[in-house]
Amino acid sequence: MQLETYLKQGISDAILDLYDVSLAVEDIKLEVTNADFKGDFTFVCFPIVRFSKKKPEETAHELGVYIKQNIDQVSDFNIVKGFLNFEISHAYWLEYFKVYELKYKLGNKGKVMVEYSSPNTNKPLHLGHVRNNLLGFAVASILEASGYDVIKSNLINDRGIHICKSMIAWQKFGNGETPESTGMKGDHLVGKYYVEFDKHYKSQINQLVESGVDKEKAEKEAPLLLEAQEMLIKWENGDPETIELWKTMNAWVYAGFDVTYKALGVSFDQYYYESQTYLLGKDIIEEGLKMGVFFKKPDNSVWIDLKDHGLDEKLVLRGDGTSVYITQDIGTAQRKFEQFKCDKSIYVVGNEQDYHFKVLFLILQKMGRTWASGLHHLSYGMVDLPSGKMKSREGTVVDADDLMSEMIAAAKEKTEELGKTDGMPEDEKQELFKTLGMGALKFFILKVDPQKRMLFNPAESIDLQGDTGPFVQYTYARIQSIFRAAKPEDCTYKYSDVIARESEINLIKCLLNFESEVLKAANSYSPAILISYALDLAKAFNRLYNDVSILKEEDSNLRQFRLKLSRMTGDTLKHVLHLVGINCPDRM
RNA sequence: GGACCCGUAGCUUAAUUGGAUAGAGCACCUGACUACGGAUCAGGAGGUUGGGGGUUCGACUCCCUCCGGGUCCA
Repeated sequence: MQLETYLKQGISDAILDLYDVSLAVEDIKLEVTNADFKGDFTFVCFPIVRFSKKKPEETAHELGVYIKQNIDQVSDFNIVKGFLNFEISHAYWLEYFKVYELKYKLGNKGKVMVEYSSPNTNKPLHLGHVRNNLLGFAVASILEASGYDVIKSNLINDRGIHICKSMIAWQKFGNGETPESTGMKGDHLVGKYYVEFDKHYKSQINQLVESGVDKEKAEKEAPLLLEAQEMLIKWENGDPETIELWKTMNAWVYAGFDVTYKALGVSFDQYYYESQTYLLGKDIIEEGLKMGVFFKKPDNSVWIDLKDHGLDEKLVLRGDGTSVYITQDIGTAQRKFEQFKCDKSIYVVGNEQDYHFKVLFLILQKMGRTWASGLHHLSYGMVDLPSGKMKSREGTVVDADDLMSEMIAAAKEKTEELGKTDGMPEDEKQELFKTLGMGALKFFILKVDPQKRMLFNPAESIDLQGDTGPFVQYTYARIQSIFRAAKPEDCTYKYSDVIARESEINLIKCLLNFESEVLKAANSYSPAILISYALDLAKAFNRLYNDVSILKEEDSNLRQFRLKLSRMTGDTLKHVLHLVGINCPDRM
């Protein structure tokens, strides 16, 4: 905000005038005053007492007097220990608010790719994917609002041993089942055969162990596993029958994923498939060998030595010339850059891959790829359940589709219990339950700092009171209901000077924070910051709503003013929630 | 063996990136004009920020060490 720069300039001038020390405006740190204290901005005086050679309080006082004299917007100041708090005049906030408009895109910052979701095609999406998808989509929207052109991409892991396992199990035990014949979602059907594989595989191991084979050997030599491995080789050799089956089953999965993605409200601009990228990167390894970035071991395998960076030696190509994960990631990164020339590229991937990405980015930097400095791993924590970690083998995985329908059902129950939707058309009701259920789910997951491991308690996530999505949605709906009742002539939003109450000034300040909150969220890739902002804003409005009457206010000038406050709040809430993927109902 | 992440009220979590008296929500108590929508608002109680040490005007935040939870690397 402009005002902060004025203040910093003023402080810089004051220090020069009073103590004959020249400090650049950028070196002046100004903070937002803690809510418990009076004031709007705080300058911490401890660091400059070495210039003033006076006590902190005395220094603060001298600065305060100087600033109050020289900057009109500062109406007063107070000092607590070495903290100098500036109070900004109501007139300033009111003037600013008069001309303020909500901006949906802040500047023009270049191009960024956000890769997220990145599922395997052998099973349906679960709670962990939900966090990934919600994060990725929200971060993409936030970056866009902050001024970037955004390309959302999805790298689908559509090949490899895992899908072969589902394929072989379906072939042997599937009896020709299809999504159509069973009425199952395609991804669930394929997932069923992945589980089926595991079941038979385990029983084969047990049989082998009983017949005297040791466990490790049994795990490697169970016939079913060998068959899956054989199938992978056939796939790599382009065996038509295998490719046909692979295509069919993947198509089932994609149809299923589409439904889930749509329900989650996420989308993509660019898909990458591992079947098309898994051979990339080998030429870059060759290039790196020539550059001396990599070295060969006697078995012909290629490595990079990262001990200088506190890491270890890392394999980048196997002795037989086949790729490892990082090989294709190097190649894919190169391809992405050539294709889009993005200034930044964000990978939304769980924190179990921190090491992998550290190595990947280092390699690309050492390879002289200048664009590597724009790569960023948005690392997020695992999602735990009250019962502990999700484990597919123990059947404790929370399925994404199930989760969503449970949330929607809970929203329905609560809404009907409150009886506010009586008389609403059925299709509108269904839409509302979705909006509320998904709002609760998204809010619950996104309010946690991405980096942190989070606990997903279904019972709590369904809670619709307190710091929740429906709380903010409710605030929005309430505002809409004001406008349904308002007279049109009151909604020109023109008013002359008003004397505002504390609750009104607070709401204005909160509204004016919008841009800096979006930028903060964008810079830290954290939707949680906007969630927290949405809560602050909703609370500020609810406080005002309780404090004054809007439509029943007799002074039409004040009425206009408050209606503008309401309009701005509604628009801002809707937009902020939109940026984290949450919709707002007009009534609920 | 080596490296990384996390630990804040009973539970779920914030803290402007080193600033003030560590904020909220749930749950638990108390209260709100017949209400422009009570899915709201006002208040109460709840903390040695895992333990210990260090760095400085000042530490939840940075450094060391231990404990506990998790992850990665041939």
